[in-house]
Amino acid sequence: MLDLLDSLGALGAAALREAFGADGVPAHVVFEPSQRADLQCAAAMQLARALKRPPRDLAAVLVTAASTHPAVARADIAGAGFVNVTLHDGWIAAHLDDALAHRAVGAGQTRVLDYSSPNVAKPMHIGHIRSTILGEALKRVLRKVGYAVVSDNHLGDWGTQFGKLIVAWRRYLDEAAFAREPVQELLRIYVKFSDEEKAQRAALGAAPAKDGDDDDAPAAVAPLLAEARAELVKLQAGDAENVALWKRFVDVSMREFDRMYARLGVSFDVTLGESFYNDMLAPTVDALLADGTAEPSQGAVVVTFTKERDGEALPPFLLRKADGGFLYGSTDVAAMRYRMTTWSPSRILIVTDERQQLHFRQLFATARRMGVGARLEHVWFGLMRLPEGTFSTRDGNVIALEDLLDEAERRARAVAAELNPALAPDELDAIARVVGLGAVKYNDLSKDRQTLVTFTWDKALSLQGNTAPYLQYAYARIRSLVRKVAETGATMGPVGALEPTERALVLTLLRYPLAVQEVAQTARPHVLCDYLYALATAFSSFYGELPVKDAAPELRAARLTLCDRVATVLREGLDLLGIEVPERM
RNA sequence: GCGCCCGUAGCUCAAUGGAUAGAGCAUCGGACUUCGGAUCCGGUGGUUGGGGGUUCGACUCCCUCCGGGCGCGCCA
Repeated sequence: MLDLLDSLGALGAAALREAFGADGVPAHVVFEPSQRADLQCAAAMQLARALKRPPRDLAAVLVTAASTHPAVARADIAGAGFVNVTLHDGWIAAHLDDALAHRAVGAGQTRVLDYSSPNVAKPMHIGHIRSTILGEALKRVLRKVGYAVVSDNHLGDWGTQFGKLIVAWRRYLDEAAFAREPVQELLRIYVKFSDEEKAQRAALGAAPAKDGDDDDAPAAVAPLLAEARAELVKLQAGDAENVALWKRFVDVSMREFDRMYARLGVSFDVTLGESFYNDMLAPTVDALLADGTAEPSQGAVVVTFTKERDGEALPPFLLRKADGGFLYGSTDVAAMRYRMTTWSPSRILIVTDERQQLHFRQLFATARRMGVGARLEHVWFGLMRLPEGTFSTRDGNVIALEDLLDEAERRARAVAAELNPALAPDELDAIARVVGLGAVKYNDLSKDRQTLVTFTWDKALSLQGNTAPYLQYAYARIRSLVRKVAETGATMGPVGALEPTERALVLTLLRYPLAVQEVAQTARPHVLCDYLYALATAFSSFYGELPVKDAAPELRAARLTLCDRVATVLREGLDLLGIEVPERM
């Protein structure tokens, strides 16, 4: 299908050039699948002005050109100048295997993909699932089209919160609780610290939070906060006791993360957290100061941006605090340098929520000033919130990722047990896991990533309609059918004449590589979800209308082939999204 | 104050310059005594937040207003 679209595009463009001269005619015109015809081309209207001819004159040339292609049964002009192409059934049937022929557009290129990136000492909650699931799907899709992908979990394992955590550990730790649920206990003492510090600040008469006025009165710092800053300085200077504590925090957190990643089926090539770049911060900022990219400002170091030099005017980018401390801006600049020198990627993609858009515009503008040639892309997604508002770990109104997955499996198990009472308990468990997890992932992936999501249990765990279970069900039915037909000894055979629902199904199959390629180009996995749903729908219509097992031998063989291809695409497509399929459900 | 994002059927979402704006849920009606009914076929439901502009053509691009989310040098 990809090749066909290319040849028709080239044919059409060549014909236009020959008829009307080369000026204003691109190398390819666009033919694409359409609801009104097998393929459609709107180039006649687009080029009419440049060529100073009525659109229908151009369309007539395109019709003639397209008609010369052996795949084309008919081409017509419609409407203002659309060209509608009908393909030969024979061509469609003969190209069934194109459905799995992906184009290696990424061959020879490397991409760095930064996703998940949870913070140490905090449990993973439902807000983390988008970056994790989205990034994992992108990794798989990019690899499918030939890119070498370095997936990197840029852990939040360094920074000011560790000063606070160390103080909290010494003051508030409940060792028994830590032994039971380490990360929960770290969260508890961190929240406790924040509350105590807030109380101290209030007692000092300082305005709670919300700065903005220029009172640089360090006298108002709460004693607890001062203590935390001191511990942070010790940690960053390599104090043995603090470093040991920090390592412990990271260890217990990683154990939790790894457990969640295993459950989600997510993996990383490298896990280079913020701490990994610690030694590179000072040299990086010094280098930027030396070459004039960064400049001193009020005792701190910043990068400033002007419209003339950087293409857009942005607020200053803070790299080093007046007290000499570094921030995540400096970490990200160091990570940028490291990634460029280590992997030489053609593109770096960073998957985080929308709130960091400004930060990454600043970072990327800084990187361009540093001479980074790779294309830099912030793959941002909309915030997840609860009906009552944005959730925050500190306020405790979060839903743990683990609870979400448990509930998903519980609901999937209940449905499976009810609809298929013959299932053995262990198979029921396996189905609950695959279907429940699939529903959760698909729910996130099937919406445009930039959509703001308001979390509700029923929406997140829906098993009806455009959901993973619908696709999994289509797959399981095919597998069941194949098992049943195998008992009769019938085998697959060539596809010949096509009934309308079969024809629609094959055309849908052939669009699969297009969908995969679009996801790779735009980093929007919901395009693949939409495609797979369309495929499952086309299959269900076909399956409801035409017999397979009891069809005449040649028809049965052909339809078995069709079913087999649908199953393969469903399995592979879902796998690209990080979703498994059950053999029965 | 400056900036980014969003507003599509009752609800949740597609359509990123192409034809008559499509799905799911909900709702109403139908499907050979079922190759798995977690399914299929059909109906109802739209001034795409309002207004203006660009274009042969606008949900899509531009301006403006309204409503919502988020961000804006010493957190990440």
